Amino acid sequence: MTKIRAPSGGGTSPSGARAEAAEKPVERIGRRASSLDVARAAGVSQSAVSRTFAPGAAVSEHTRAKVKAAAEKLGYKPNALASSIITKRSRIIALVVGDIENPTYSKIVNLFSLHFQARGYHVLLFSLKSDDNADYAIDELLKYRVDGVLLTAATLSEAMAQACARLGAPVLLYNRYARHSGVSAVRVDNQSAGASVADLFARLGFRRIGFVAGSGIDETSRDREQGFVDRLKTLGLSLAVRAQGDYSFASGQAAMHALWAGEVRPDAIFLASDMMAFGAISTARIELGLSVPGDVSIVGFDDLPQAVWPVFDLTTVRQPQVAMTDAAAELLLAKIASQEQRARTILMPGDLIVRGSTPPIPA
Amino acid sequence: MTKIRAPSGGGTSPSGARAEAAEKPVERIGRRASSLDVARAAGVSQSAVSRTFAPGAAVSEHTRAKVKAAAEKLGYKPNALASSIITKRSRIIALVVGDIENPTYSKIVNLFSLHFQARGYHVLLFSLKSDDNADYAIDELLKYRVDGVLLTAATLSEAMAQACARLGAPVLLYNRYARHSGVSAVRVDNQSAGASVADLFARLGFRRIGFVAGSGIDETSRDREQGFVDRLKTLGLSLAVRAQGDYSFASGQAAMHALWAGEVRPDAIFLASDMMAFGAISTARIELGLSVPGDVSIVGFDDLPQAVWPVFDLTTVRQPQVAMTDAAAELLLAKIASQEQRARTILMPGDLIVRGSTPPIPA
DNA sequence: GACTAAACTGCATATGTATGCAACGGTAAA
DNA sequence: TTTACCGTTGCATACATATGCAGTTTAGTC
Repeated sequence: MTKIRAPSGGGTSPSGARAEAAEKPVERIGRRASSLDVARAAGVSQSAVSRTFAPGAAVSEHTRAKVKAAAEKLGYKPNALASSIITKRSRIIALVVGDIENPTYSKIVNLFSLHFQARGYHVLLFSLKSDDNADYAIDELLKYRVDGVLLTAATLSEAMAQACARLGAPVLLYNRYARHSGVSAVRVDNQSAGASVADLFARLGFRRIGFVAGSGIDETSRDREQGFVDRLKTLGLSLAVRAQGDYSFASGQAAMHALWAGEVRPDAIFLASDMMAFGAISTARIELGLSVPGDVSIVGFDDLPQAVWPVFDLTTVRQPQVAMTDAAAELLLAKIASQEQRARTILMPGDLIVRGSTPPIPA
Repeated sequence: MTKIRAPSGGGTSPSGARAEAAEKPVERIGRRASSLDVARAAGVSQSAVSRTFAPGAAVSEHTRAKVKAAAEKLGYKPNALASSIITKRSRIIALVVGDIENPTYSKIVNLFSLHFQARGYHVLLFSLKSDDNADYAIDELLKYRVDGVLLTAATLSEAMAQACARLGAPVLLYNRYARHSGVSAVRVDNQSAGASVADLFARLGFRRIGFVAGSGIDETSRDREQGFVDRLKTLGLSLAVRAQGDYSFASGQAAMHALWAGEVRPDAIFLASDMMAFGAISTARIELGLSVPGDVSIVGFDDLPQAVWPVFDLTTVRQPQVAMTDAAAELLLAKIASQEQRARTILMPGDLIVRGSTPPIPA
């Protein structure tokens, strides 16, 4: 790989960045207008202003119009922070994300964000570095009096789960296991999904079956494997080879190399993530010169957008993201509304999407 | 594509979701402890509590210890919302994102989020549906008294730019053009980057050169094209063919088909995004049976993680994301700290990353 | 026109925290 | 011992809004 620095215009300022001409400054208001300012301007009480902007409050059309006009002129927007103090509702949801660069999670962030916005809530984002645990974020978000907490791809310590429950912030785990009291969860049914891949392999007549785990520790990969292996056993089959990855493309490449170098070369491999499956297909075709699915069949998990790319055309298990995020958001909002504290776990079924990285299913 | 529903355990609840057993409820505190509660418990004044949690305030070690102990016992966390009202600093940054599912932007979101967290700020996320403009989000975020606004991949109306400036919320545009007064911007130098691709093509001796635009309207694609075409002209070359895409994989596929079906078949194509370049390579290799770079060279823009995948091995222009987001975040924080209203635009140079989708550079 | 009910309005107070100010105590200097 | 000073502390108030309550206006009915 060669790296060439692109020519950059002037290059006088530090780090090669170039600053363009400044523009004329804009006059600034000394202080943001308050409801009292608007009240005075409109010749009404502060209460009237408050009620004008509170949905469903008792104000006449006449005063409402006066208030709106004055507010418009002063550039007044209700202060959501001040209002939150009194109502004890911030309409803020904390979204704690482990690895937003993972396409699966960035999609989730988007879906949650849109869903909550549509319901009048806003998302306060907490990104964790991969090796962090969530405790610091939890501590921080509690200061902002968030109405609810969505944890995805992060581990929650028992202490913090208790803290949230005690302090009244409902917590929902997304695709994580709720091991703590008072914490609900929504996740895909990894075991059943794993089993459905076993069914597919059986139907296609594979005998030397491989699995590549995504992580040695998390339950997600473990459940996919367990559902897969258990169903294989039920069908009179067994796992011939196994490798350990870390959900990444590179680890999929490495796993493919390792499995192909082993004594038993698999005729079908189930990998715990699409990313790893992409790596495996890439290595199989380009580096090992194999045909997929001619020499080896590949199945992934997630159904990332890239799965439909002709270079992969990957058979995979689709997580019903929209349904799952909708269910999670609504469950959280329901807990917020009802102060319901009972913990629930909702399992959503995955869909097996059969594409060209496995042979056609015999009729 | 066949779609098979995975078997899902019981399936008694609606939509096939399964709910697991409920757990024991956790006892809830009636009310979150306030600084006054802590003060009473510690036998000090409310001021002392406030000062204990304010960095750099005058409190003796003795009272600080008493307060900390009481706070711990009551589960007290300072209310950041209440504090924001007084200090007029919410320590919240609004991040307005157009399309977070686009990997470029999800990376940006992560980088901003981490950067601001490290500086004691938090990110309030506003996702826009692709066809929205940012006005609704701006209106909403002003209610939360955010300290600053980061707009990425969204258009800002003149009215809202004025509103933000008047109301004192510094606005920064990321990879967008600041056409409004009082609004700063950080973006990659698209023109110079386009020129560097022209340089590369000239050095490699290409004669039938193509360009695929990402959008008919936005300046990003237009600048890349202009810098590219202008430099070609300087080098005695010219654009032979051109197609119009929309930054997506599918539009890259379509563009490749269109260009190859045309009268002049290009020997090198520069596409305004990696996504389109992936589509073009995919179509060239798999559908048209071409060799890349043997029959046609492909260059993209962004340097997405997938660019290094062996199936693509894409020559592309890297946006210095980390440097750009760092610069943007610091510029915004500086504006917040100084109340500086002068608008600046910072251009960052892109790096041409030469990989295997173009032939080796002759020595 | 009188009466009743409903709709509306403003007053007063509450929310949880920051901070200027004055008071207090102790130490060091004179 | 007096004075000055600094480090602490608490009081009182401010921040911007929501809301119960009582008073006032309006509409509705006879």
